[in-house]
Amino acid sequence: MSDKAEKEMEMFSTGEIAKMCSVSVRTVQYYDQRGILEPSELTEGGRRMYTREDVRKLQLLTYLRSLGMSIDNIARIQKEENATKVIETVLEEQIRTLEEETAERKQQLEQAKEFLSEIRSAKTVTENTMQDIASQMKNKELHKKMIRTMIITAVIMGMIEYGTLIYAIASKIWWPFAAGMVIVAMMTVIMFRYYCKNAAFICPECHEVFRGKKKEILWAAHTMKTRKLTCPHCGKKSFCIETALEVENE
Amino acid sequence: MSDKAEKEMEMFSTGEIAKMCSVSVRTVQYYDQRGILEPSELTEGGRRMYTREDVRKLQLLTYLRSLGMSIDNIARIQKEENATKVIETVLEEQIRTLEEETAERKQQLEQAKEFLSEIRSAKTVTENTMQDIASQMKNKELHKKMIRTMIITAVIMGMIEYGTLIYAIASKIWWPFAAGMVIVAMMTVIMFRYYCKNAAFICPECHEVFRGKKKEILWAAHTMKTRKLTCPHCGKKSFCIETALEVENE
DNA sequence: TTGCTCCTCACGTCACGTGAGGTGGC
DNA sequence: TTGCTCCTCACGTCACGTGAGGTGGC
Repeated sequence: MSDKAEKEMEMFSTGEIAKMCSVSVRTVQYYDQRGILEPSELTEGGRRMYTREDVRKLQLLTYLRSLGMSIDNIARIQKEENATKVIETVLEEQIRTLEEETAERKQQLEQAKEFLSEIRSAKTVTENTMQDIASQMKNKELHKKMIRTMIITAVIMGMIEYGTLIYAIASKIWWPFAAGMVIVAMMTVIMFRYYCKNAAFICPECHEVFRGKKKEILWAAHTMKTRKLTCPHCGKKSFCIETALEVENE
Repeated sequence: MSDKAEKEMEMFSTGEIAKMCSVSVRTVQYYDQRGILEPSELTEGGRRMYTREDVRKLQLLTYLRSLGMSIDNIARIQKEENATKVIETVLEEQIRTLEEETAERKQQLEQAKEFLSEIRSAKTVTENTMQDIASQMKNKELHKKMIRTMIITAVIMGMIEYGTLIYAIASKIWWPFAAGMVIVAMMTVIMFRYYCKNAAFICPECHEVFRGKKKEILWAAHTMKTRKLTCPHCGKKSFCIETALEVENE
C-alpha cells in the first residue's frame, strides 16, 4: 500500500520529463501551451509536475511527431480518444502526405543533380547561362521524350536496313532491300519534320526561345546539345542550346 | 533603333510579371523585400516596374525555388555572381539536404505504415494500446534483427538435421546424423539464451517493459507477437507484447 | 547565500498568405 | 466616376529556439 502511495507521489519536473524523453524543456512547455500534454499538478510556485503516465504520454507524442504528424492532428486523436477510426484516418492522411513528399524530394533531387551537371559542363557560368540552363531544364522531360522517340525510330530504321540487306545477300532477293530503303527514306523525312516541330533553341545572345526554320536546321553545324542557327530576335548566328517546346495545336 | 528603344520601354507591372511566372503578387513583393528581385524602376506613384530581363531573373528564381533552394542561398548566388564555385557549392549542399530529406521521409513512411497495420490488428485501440504499440515500434528494428537471426539459425539447424538424415538413409552411415543432432541441440540452447537476452515484453496492465525469466519464457503460452508472462512490476500474469531491448554491457 | 532549475513574456525562424485601409491609372 | 490593380502595414502560419529578467527550491 505504501508502495502504491509512493508510486502515486512520484512526480517529475519539466526538466526531468524532458530529459527522459529526449526533448527540450521549451518543447515540454510548448506542448502544455498547445494543450497536448498538460501537467498533472502545479506546485504553489507554479511549477509543472508530471506523473509516470505523463511520461508515457510524451513518449507517444514524440513517436507520433517523429512520423511527421502535426500537433493539430495529434490533438485531434487525443480528443476523440476511443475513436479508432479517427486514428486510422489521421494515419492514412499522414501516409499520403509522406508519399507525396517523398516523391517531390526525389523529383527535386533528380532535377538538382541534372542542373549541377549542366552547370559543370558549361565553361563559364554567369547569371545568363544559369537562366538559359534553367529554362532548358524546365522542358527537359519533353526534350528527353523527343530524343527517346528519335532514337527508337533510328533503331527501327537500322533494323530495316540491315535486316533486308542481310536477307538480300543471303537469298539474293534484292527487292525487300529496295523497298526497305524507300521506307527508311520516308521515315527520315517524317522524323526530320517531327524534330523541327518539337525542338526549340535558346539564343545565347538574347536568350530568346525560338523554333528553327527547317532549311536552316537541315544544314546547320551542330554538337550534341547545340546547333548553329540565326536567332530571329537579335539576328545573330550562334550555337543555340537545344530544348523542346510543346507543339501548339492551331 | 526605334525597335530597340521600344523594347527598352517595355515594362511590366507586379501583376503582369507575377502572371507570366505563375507566382502571386505577394510573392513578387516579398522577393523585392528580400532583395532578390528588385524592380528596375518605380513610378512616381510608387508602383514597381519590371523589364524583360527581370522576368528572366524571376524565372530562374522560381526554378531554383522549385528545387527547394532557400532564398538566402539564392541571394548568396546572386551576390557572388561570377563565382562558379559558389553555385556548385550551394547546389551540392542542396543535393545533400534533399538526399537526407528523401531518406527521412521514406523512413517515416515505412514506420507510419507499420504503425497503421499494428493499430489495425489490435482489437481495441485506446491511448494505452497506442502507447504500447509506439514503444514496441521504437525497438522494431532491433526486434526484426533478432527475429531474422533466429530464423537463419533455425534454417541452418534444419539443414543439418535433414542433410545428415538423408545422408544416413542413403549411405547407411548414421554417425553424422547423431553428431548433427548433438550440434543442433547445442545450437538450440544457444539460440534460447540469445532470445532471453534480447527479447523484452510490455505488460498490458501496467505498461512496463521488462525482460522475462528464462524458466518462465521456456514454458509460457505464446502467440506470434505475445507471451503469457508475470509482470515483475504489477505481478499480474497476462499476454505481454514481445519487443526487443539493447543488451546492456555490464 | 549560491547555483541550478524553472517561470513567463516576447521575439525570431521560413516563405509566404490574408485581410485592412488606402490609392494609382485607365 | 467606376473597377481594377497596386501599395503598405500588420498579423497568421508551424514547431519550436533564444534570450531577458525574474523566481523557486535545494
